Amino acid sequence: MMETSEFQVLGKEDQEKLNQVKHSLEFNKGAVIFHQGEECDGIYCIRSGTVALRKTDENGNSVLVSLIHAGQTLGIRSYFAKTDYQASAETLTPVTVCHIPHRLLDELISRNPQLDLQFLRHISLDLDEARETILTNTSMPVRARMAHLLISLSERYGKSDENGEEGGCHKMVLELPMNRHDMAELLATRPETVARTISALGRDGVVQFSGRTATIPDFDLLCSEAEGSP
Amino acid sequence: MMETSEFQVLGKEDQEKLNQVKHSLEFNKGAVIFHQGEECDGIYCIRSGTVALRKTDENGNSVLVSLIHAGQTLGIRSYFAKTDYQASAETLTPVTVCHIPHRLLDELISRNPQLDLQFLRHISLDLDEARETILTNTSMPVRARMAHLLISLSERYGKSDENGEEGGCHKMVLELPMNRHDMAELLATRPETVARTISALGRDGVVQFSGRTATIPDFDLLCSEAEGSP
DNA sequence: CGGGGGTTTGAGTCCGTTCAAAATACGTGG
DNA sequence: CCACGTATTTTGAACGGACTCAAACCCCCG
Repeated sequence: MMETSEFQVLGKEDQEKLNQVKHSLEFNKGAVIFHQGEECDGIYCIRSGTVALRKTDENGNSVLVSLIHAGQTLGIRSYFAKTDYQASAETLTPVTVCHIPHRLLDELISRNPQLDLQFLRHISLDLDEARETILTNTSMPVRARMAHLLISLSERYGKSDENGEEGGCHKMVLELPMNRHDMAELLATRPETVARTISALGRDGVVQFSGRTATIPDFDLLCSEAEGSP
Repeated sequence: MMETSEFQVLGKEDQEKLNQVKHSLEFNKGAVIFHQGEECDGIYCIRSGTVALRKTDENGNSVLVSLIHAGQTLGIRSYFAKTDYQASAETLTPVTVCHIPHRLLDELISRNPQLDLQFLRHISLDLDEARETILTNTSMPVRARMAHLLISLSERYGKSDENGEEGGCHKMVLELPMNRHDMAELLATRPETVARTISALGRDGVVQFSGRTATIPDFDLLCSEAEGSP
């Protein structure tokens, strides 16, 4: 569950320094770690919980551009681009982060060239994810995008239920970490459409929803939904 | 027009080495510099011309995720993520690039820590652009997205026509570097919709199209179109 | 002049949106 | 523990922007 942290490449000394200077912060569900438009004050490593990156335009439209999970790092784009935060970070669950101030990070980087490569890899993967989103949002219908989302959430929030294994089909239960509105913003659609899609998936026996609990009787069936357009 | 190259931070020695080892390549319009799915063989610096990054899914749907212009660098995402190319690079105009092989780049980076920071900044800006695209594609109608595109293209391809300045409104002419199909892929829509939008903009006196030549009688008017949704 | 690709236009359809209302879940205080 | 007010979710009906399919058009080139 925990990804490898970028900071494993630090020297002993800096590791210790980091442990001394950094400070942990706790956030309740629904809190804002930083706001779009604010000046970047460093980066945040997520120890536990899930954070949503929300981007809003001047007309008030917004999308969730990405979900950030425990073990990942927040704010590195703004730090390296030397721009203000271009999105807000909102906690979807209770979250523990550790904040590494701008100044300290400058120091660490200057002493540990390896660190750059870690961040480069990280951002490169983020960039790929973002471009993938551009493609899927425009080339797949909402239903298939929803299937995609459920599959990716199941990797983190899913508990595979061993009871129903006889038929050879993987049963799975997962607790969604967000409400319908946020799902809509993640799927680039409206809450009403999310609700309709959910009930359609239920009717077709692909996923049974009850509040934020989703039951997937046959995981392979869900995967075939994720293909989408013929 | 020419952006600052990442390689300005190299030491004298490496600058020279780079000039010896790198080799220039010429491509005609419509050529493919690399294909999605191929192994990353280094990066490409664009000396002149414009390149389109096209991402395609298993069903054959595709989008132009980004335009890359002279002075920018191609393939750095794949290089640092250590993955295959996740998109194809297609020239929209005749293009001159210089190819820096994987091996050489490894060397340069190990000797020039400053180089990492250059790339980090570059990718960070790309990531921001991609997320911006996610937002605009879903929150703005095609007409406003088209206005956005024309505005950004006018910065590179536009010639401001000084004749009509009396009225205080900037007139502008620009030669589009792509056909309607590619515009459609850039705007995440279909060629037919592009054609319809073009004729609508013409009817409303915002932009006059004639083939690939677009005439903008009043640049401010075009900008107000880019706001879009009420 | 006769293809042939790219572009434009037309008509009909569909997916997703909008607006509106009903149903359900939720927290709070009595 | 229940009643109430509020927020979230679901459902319904109607609309609309963009898509699909298809035909006409245009322009360049052989």
